[in-house]
Amino acid sequence: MSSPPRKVSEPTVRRLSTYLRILERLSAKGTETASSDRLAELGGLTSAQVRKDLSVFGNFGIRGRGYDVADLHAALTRILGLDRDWPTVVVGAGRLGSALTAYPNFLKSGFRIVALFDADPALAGRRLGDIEIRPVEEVTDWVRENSVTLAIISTPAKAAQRVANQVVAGGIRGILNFTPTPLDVPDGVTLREVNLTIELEGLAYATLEATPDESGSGPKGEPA
Amino acid sequence: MSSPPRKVSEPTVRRLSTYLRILERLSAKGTETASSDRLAELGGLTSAQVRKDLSVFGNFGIRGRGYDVADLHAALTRILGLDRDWPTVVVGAGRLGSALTAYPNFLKSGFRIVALFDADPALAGRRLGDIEIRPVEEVTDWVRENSVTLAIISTPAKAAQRVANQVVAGGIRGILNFTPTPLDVPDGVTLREVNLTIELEGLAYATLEATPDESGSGPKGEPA
DNA sequence: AACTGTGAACGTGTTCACAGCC
DNA sequence: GGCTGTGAACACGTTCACAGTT
Repeated sequence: MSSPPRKVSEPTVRRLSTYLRILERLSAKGTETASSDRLAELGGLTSAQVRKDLSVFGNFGIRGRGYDVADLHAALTRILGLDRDWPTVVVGAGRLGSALTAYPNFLKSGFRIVALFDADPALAGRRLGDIEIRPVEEVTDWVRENSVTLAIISTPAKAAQRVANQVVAGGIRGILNFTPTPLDVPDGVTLREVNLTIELEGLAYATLEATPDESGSGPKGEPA
Repeated sequence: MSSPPRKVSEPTVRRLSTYLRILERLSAKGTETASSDRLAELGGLTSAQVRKDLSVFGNFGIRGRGYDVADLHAALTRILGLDRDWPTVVVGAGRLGSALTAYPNFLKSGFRIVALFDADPALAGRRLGDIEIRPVEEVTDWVRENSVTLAIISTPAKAAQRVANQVVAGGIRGILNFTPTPLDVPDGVTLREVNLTIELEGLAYATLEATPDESGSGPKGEPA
């Protein structure tokens, strides 16, 4: 039916998410049609980039007119798989795990966080909204019995690989790893890393570069 | 003194953070020296990549021997600017902002979260560890008076641009934006985006691609 | 006339492969 | 012998520019 191209670059996929968000804003404003120029402007990109990205998946545009906002939104939703159900568990009920479990934008994108696990027995039974915290030992069975497809790992670093093994054993299909530990997973399980420290360190470096080296703000411990 | 190269690619900078973490692990195990091959293995990269990355900043290696773990760690720390003080504020004391404020890995990397702000007056005065939540109206003055260099924005999307303006007015140098709103900041202010929804959507897409399309798990609402 | 879709040109990052040094 | 540092080759993503469609 549809023709999913062999290999789509990661930057392109990320931008598809961006387009989706732009289309939602346009739709909310009642806009029915948008040119690649307009989409590019709203996304901080070039119009050629927009057209290239979209053309990978088919001919969604109308020459002389642009893209139909509703149609394109539907197409991108389907392409990204957001018309499917992605039951997701979070493992690690610390501050970050709790924040991710309750993160409203995940819900808005159609992701369902269905359970939250933690190694601390004292937390078992507590609730976060309508989700109960469960003991991590149960995660393998729970994933299997509830056909969970995605897992978010937000445990301490040293528990990450063990947890990954546990959810993989339960048949998980994808893992979003918020831990600084690089995980090892078998083929067929998709892995994605979000490293908050790298982001902040990268910001520090970029800020350093952008600063025209006014002396007096050098490294710590520099004598006056 | 040092020779900071004109322009370093973002992927390279990200990997420098990775090398730093690897070197810490090696150091903890008492390893004094590591070849580019070993570093590559631990980082899931190629040895050529490691050598290219490092050679951008100087000749840190010893031919026939490898890299001195302690020396390289010190060099990368300086290059990334982690030997400096980066006083950082968090704006938005919801679950995510609270998690970021208390995130232990930031501290480990030398970042100091010095204040937390929120628009909700009911939160003002509450404490998160030893940090007091302050009214967001005070953020501009606070940033200026305390020479804060970095800001993390974790407010609702519609407040993000206003908050960005406020911290910029206080003289902030870099912003890490956890909001899905693309921010507009003046030249000289470094901006970096972390979009958790894009990460999860990207994982869903990749998982979809990795799945050999067993029928029966199609889109929602598909009839049997 | 307006705007898409796309081959070709370009630029940037990665990998190769080896000369040079320890 | 072991391993780095790096030009050259390569792969990949972006931008250009225009032919083609409405």
